[in-house]
Amino acid sequence: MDMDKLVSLCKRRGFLFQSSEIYGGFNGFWDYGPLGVELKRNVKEAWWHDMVSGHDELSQLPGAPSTFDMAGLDCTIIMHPQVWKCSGHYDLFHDFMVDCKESKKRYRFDQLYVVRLEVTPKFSTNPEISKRAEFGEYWTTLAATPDEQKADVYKRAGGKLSIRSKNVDEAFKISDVKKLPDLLKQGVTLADVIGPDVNGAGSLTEPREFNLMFKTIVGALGGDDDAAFLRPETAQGIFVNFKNVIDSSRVKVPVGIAQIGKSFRNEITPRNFTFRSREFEQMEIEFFCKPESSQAWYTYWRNRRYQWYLDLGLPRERLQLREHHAEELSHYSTGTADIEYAFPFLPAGEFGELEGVAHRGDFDLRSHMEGKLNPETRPLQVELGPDGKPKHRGSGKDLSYYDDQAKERFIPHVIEPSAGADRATLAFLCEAYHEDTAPDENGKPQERVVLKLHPRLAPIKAAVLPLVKKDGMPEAAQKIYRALKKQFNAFYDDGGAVGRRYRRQDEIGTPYCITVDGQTLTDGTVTVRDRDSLKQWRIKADDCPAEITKLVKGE
RNA sequence: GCGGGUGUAGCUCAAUGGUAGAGCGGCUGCCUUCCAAGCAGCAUGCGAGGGUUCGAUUCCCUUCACCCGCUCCA
Repeated sequence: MDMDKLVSLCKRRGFLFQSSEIYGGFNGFWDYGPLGVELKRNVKEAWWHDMVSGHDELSQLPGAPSTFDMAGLDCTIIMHPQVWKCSGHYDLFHDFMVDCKESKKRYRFDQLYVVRLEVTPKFSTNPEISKRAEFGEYWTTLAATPDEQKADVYKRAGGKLSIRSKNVDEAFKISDVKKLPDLLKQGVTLADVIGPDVNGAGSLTEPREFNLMFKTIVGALGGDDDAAFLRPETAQGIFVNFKNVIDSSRVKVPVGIAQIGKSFRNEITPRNFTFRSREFEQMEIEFFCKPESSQAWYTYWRNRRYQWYLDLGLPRERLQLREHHAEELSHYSTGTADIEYAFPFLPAGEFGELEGVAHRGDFDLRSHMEGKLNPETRPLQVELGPDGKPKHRGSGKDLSYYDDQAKERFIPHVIEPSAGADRATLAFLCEAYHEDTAPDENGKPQERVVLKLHPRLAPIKAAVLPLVKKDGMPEAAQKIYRALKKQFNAFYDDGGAVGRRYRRQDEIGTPYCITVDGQTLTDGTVTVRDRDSLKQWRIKADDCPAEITKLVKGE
C-alpha cells in the first residue's frame, strides 16, 4: 500500500490534518478532522466498551484465571511533580546526550561504552605514535558499543592508531568494557575519549540534557520551584489513585483500572505520519492482582489484547505478538510483549508497536509508597541520593491491599496493557485502504478506492440516497435518514449520479448505503448496498434503523 | 540533531524574472430509475520572513513543514 495515497485521502476527506497548518504546520502534532474524530472516537469507544463498560465481572471470561472487576478513571494531565520523580520518568526523561563535533552524530551519554586500550607504540606505522616507544606504552580510550566484539574493537583501534591488522593482538591489551559515565567518574576526561566514528580524541561534547517531558509552570508567578510536567503516560495517574478507587468503588483485587487520555513526549524525531507524535492519546489499563497469580494474568491480558485487534479487522499476517527478550526487559519485569503491526511505511518485515503489555511487578505502587525504587536492584530497593536518604521521596501512604476473604495484606502486582489510540487508529486506516475495481454504468470495470473499515469503527454507518432527486424520493429518504440518526451517525446525499455517491461513501468507509427508488414509493422497501461486496438486497424502509444496527454490531 | 530531496488550487501536477494553468475533486442549476468521467456556470493557490531587482512564484539567505538515509525511541 502506498502511504502517500492514504495520507492524501486523510487530508482530502477530513480524517487528519497537520496541526497549525495555516502557519506551516508544527512538527509532531496532528489534528483529526470531522471524519477522523469519528473514527478515533469509535476506536476509543470500542476499547472502553470492550474493556470497561461492557465488562462482565460475574462471569469467568475465556482464558481468565478468575472473575475480575474493571473500573474507569479520568485524571489530570498535570500532576504533582513528585509523581514523575517516583515513577522514574524524571530521571529517565532527562537524558544526557553527547554530540560528536566531527561525525555530527549524537549519542546517549549513558549508552556510550568505552574500552581502555594499552598499546605498544612500536607497532604503529604512524610516527607520532611509534616515536613514543621510549615510554613503552601508549594509553587511550575508545568509544565502543557494548556488543562489539573484541576483534572489531581491535580492528577499529588498529585503523585509528595505524597498526597493521596482523599485529593487533601483540600491539593491544584491552581492558573491560565500561560505560562512559562510569569512566568519567574515575577522572578520565572527555578530551581523551575517541568518538565511535572518528579518529581523533576530543571531538565529543560535554553531556547535555534533553528534556523529553514537556515542562510547564503552575502558578502565574511561577519560578523554577513551580515547574510541573505534562504527563508522558496516563498510567501514573492510575497508580496514584489506586487507593481512591479501591476505597470508593467496592471493586476487589483482581481489578483493572482503565483510562483514556492525552500524553506528551518531546520525541527527538517525530516521523511517519501520526505514528510518533509529541501529543498523543493512550488507552491504558493497570491490572492489579495477587503476586502469585500475576504471571497467569499477564498471559491472559497479552492474548486478550492481541485478539482485540484481530476482531476489529487487523489480519494475523500483519499483526504480531512479540515477547521481549530477557535483555529487553526492565529488571523488575517478568514479562513484556508488544503487539505490533506491519505498518506500510516500515521496511518489509518490520513491525511497529501498537500496544505494550508489561508485567510491572510492584515497582510502581511501591515507588509511590517508599520512594523511587532503583530498577537495577533485586529485590527492589529504594534508590538513595548522595546523602543516604531516598533520592526521590515517596508519598509515605500505604498502598497495600487487604484481602478480606484470604485475610491477608499484600502489595498488588501490576499487569499493564498500554495501547496507543492514535497508532491503533492509524493501523486501522492503513489496513482499511484498498483499491479495487467496480463496474461503471456500462459494466466496464473502474478503479475504486475503498476504506474497508470494520463497521464498528466506520465514521458513518449508513448513507441514505434517493436514487433521483424527484418523485418524492428525497422526502422518503430524509424520513429514513432522521430515523437512522437517532441510532448512529448517518449521512444524507441527494446530489449527482447515485454511482458517484456510492463511491464517495466507499472512500470514507461507510459500510452500508440505503437507496430509495421508485419501488420504495409503492411497497415501502429500500435497497441496502454492502460496501465490500457491492451486493444489494431489499428491506422495509421502517426496518432500516434496526437492520443496520444489527449489521454494524455484527449480530 | 546531521546529510540529501521537496514545498504552486482541496488532491495530482504544469508553466514563468513581468502579477499563474490543466485534470480530478468541490459548489449551483439542468439531465439522470443503481455503481464516479452528460451539459452550463462558479470558487480556490505560489509554505513563511528577509534580501537582490524597476519588478520575485521564479535568483539568494533564513525559517517552517514533509519525504529518504543516519541517530534516537523510557
